[in-house]
Amino acid sequence: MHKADIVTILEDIAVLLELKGDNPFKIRAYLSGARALETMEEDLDELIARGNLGAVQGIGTALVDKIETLHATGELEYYSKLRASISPGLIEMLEIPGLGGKKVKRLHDAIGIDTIADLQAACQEGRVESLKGFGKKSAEKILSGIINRASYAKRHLWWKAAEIAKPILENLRRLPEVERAEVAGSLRRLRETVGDIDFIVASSNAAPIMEWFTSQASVCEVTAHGSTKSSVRFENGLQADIRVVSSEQFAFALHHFTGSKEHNVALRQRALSRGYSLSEWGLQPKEGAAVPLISSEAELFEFLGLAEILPELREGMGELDAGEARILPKLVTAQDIRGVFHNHTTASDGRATISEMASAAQHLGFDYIGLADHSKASFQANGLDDVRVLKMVDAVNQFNQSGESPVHVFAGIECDILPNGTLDLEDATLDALDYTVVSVHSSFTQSKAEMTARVIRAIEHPATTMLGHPSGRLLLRREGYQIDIHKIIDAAIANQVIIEINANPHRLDLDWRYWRRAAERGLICAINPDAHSTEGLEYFRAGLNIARKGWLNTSQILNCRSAKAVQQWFKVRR
DNA sequence: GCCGTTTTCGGCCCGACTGTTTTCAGTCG
Repeated sequence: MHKADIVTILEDIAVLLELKGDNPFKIRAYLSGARALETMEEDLDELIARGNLGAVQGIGTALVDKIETLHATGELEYYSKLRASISPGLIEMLEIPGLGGKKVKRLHDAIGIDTIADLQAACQEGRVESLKGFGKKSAEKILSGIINRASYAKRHLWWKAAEIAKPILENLRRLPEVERAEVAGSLRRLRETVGDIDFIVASSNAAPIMEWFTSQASVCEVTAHGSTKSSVRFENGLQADIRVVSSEQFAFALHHFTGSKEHNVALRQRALSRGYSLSEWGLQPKEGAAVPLISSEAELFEFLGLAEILPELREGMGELDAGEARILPKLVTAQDIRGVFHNHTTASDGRATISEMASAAQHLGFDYIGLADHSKASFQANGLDDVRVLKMVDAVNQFNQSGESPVHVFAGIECDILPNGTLDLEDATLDALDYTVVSVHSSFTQSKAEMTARVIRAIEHPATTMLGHPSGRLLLRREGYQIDIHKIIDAAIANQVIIEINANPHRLDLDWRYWRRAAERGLICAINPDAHSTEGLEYFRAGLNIARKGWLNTSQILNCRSAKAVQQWFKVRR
């Protein structure tokens, strides 16, 4: 068994022990053992062969035994017994906010709750609120958590859906019957979350395509299987539809199923005003005129007197006007990105070293990378105090001077904004850094006025370079904190502070809906992967999607500037 | 379950917040 799978099992054991009400320090030991295993530099095979696994800090005799057993056999009796002793519904219940291991255990032991459905019924019947340690508010909170969870389950992160869709699209295009194939829908529009995946295929022979689509190995349920349209559901609950049309209809079908609804309505009105009826099947002249020959979306837009409107701009937010005036933005592409900011290393809670992060940045074709580990108030993330920050600056300087990498490393920090709006580090410490990202990680329940004042105070600090994840939302998991984003944007512009697009697929914060107007008013954007590992740097692509949806061009994005220009920007406020 | 040790158990990282209590337990980051 590979290291990553063993790490997952150790983490699983910790969750199961939590539900058993086991010693919290034992639970922590499994988690820290998993983390030690994950982040250790030596090769696991070699370490085990040398009998040296126990020398790793955080892995003692019991864990050595379990890890070696898993490594050799892929199985562990302790784990399978533990799993069998706990109903899977209880693990799911941990996903409800406010419920941890102890409360789930008590609900199970006291009133026999085994599943989320049981729990919902018990809350509604008043059996939860009468339980010692719970109360009316607890029951209400659990109930709304369950309801949210159900509504969230209908949507999926763009990143996840894209991962599933990519190989399917590639395989579709390899089928001999397929002339053209694309994804449509919100996935193609690069929305932050998607409800399902739509594939549009051009072919004159649909049957074999339907057959292939519904019999893929990853399909767990076929919900429809027709002659030109089929639907399937994958294991994670995501649904995918496929529609096969003729090649003459393809551009129209692709446009129609890409949406958005608002965009389609506006485009149909425009077609009507020019004497044509537009539908997913084609463009029909109202009276007598010839049927236009159209084989691509670009031709469709051109026929209607518009510049080509790319899918990510089709949100019914003024794109037709801009297309008519030929003032659509030239959107940023991956090739324009020369580096990224706000990434973590092993100094705080990241998994990779300075050198590993720089090397990964080089592989992505970047000229520079900014490292911004947590500050000390983020205790749970092993945040850096002033002394450790200065050590980090030295380490970065040494790395840059060593000539090890052509990638220049900028020394930054993700400094906590304390509840009163002051920063978590001394001014002198911040001055020693190339740049400072300021972020809220605590006291999420402040009022809107307090939170807004708090963040503005941080923006006004002369050391602040950029604001991290301004809303604090976690997509499909948690709403952002209460904050007046418009006032935050005003303050950022007034103080020449950048706002990031946090590119973690769960965040995508600041939201794309704000960017067009904010950037027109002078706000500069930084696309920040918030990577906690070398793989996490790939998230910059999700941030790029948001920048494109926000109508941003290269001049409005710090990442598109040279290392030298970035260095100059960092000095603007200092 | 790990670690360090005055070598064989006792401590293990912290603070805010919430809702339940009436002095604190559980959750979260």
